Order: sequence, then C-alpha cells, then structure tokens
Amino acid sequence: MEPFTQSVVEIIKEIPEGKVMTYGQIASQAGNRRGARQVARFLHTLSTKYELPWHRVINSKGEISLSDFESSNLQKLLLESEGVKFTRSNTIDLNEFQYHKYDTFNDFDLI
DNA sequence: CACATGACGAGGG
DNA sequence: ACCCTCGCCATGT
Repeated sequence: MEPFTQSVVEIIKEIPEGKVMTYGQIASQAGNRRGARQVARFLHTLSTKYELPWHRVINSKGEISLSDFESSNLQKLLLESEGVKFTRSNTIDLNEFQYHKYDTFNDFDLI
C-alpha cells in the first residue's frame, strides 16, 4: 500500500470517540496537504475494508459531506451517539469537536 | 491521449 | 450566510 494511504488509515484510526477530523487535515498530517480529495475517495471506496471510524471524518466547513441521505443520516446518528453535537444548521462546531493530535495547552481554562 | 468526475478547500463577491 | 470559481489530482471512460 502507498505510504500516503497507509498514513491516512493510521491517522483515522487514532481519532478518538466524540471527536472529528477534516479531510484536508488528515491529508496534511499524512504528508500531502493537497490530498483532501484522495482521502475522500479512499473513504468512499475502501472504508469497509479497514474497520475505520469513517464517520469521524467531515469537511472543513463542519458539514457531513455525503450526498446520499441514508448514509449521511447514519453518519450523523453515529456521531450524535458518541456525543458530537450538531448546530441548528446541521453542522459541527470544529472549535469544540475537531481533534488535534498536537494540541497545545492554552490559558483559557486557568483564568 | 482528452475529458469528466468527485465524502475537498480557499477565496471572493 | 450563500453562491460561484478555481486549484487540485487519482480514477474512470
């Protein structure tokens, strides 16, 4: 398997419950900042093959990016079932739910 | 080889 | 917030 694809698999596997990552974010972290579409295509075709938490991947606007109602609704339910909240406009607040592997502490909680 | 197609993303009006 | 355009790039026809 291609190294890029391999990294993508590993990165997605590491997304914790209740958190999400964007296609572009995953692509960057896997070493190709312009590979968002490849990440998407990979999930579209091979998500069943690797036991991945595919539902924790959304687009950069915080939207579920599936056209088919059945599957997009499933994705929403899976996310809600693990604590991810949707706004009134059916989007996810990335500030709250996006997973950053290398997050740094800030002072907000200490004030 | 030329062209169309996306589970994308950034930028501008 | 919405819509459009453009850049991107592996795959498919």
